[in-house]
Amino acid sequence: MEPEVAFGKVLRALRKQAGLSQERLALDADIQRNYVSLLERGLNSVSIKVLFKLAAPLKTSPSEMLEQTEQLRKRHR
Amino acid sequence: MEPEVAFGKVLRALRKQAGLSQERLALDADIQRNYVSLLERGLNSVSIKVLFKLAAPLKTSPSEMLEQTEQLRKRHR
DNA sequence: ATGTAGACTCATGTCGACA
DNA sequence: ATGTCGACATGAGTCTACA
Repeated sequence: MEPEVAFGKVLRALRKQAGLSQERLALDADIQRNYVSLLERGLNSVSIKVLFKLAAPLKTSPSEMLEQTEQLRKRHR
Repeated sequence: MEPEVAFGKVLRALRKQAGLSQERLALDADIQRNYVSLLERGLNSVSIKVLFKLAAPLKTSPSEMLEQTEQLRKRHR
């Protein structure tokens, strides 16, 4: 499982846990709304710049997001 | 301090700890040698695709690399 | 062994609109 | 509220070469 796909699933899960819509998250992270959609579906490989933008509104950290991404990949192999 | 700059410093530190040259790391991570140079100097914002490639040869994990990046930023603000 | 440069490809990320 | 599309610009990442 490619990192982008695993990351997308983690992103979606974290967003829902935070009770945010894609729209709300995009606003808070200062990125495009449809770009959140692309990321969640694993179609783009996020840069650390955007990763750091996303973490705060999700009330988590970039490292925690990647930690979960790694775990998901392990489970899925 | 921007995330790319902090990440660059962490990358360089981890590479030296692993006893690798930029050249060796690039070969093992299957990326360009001068791109490692760009990353270490904080001139580019690495994607998670490359981040996952770098972690293994450095004998660490992507999340650990970002954890250290976050710590460095905190210390520097 | 590293920094830098130019020229290049193609993916990332933006913006507006519509189902 | 989300997926998708098209057009766009910017930036990531490659490759070769030289100080």
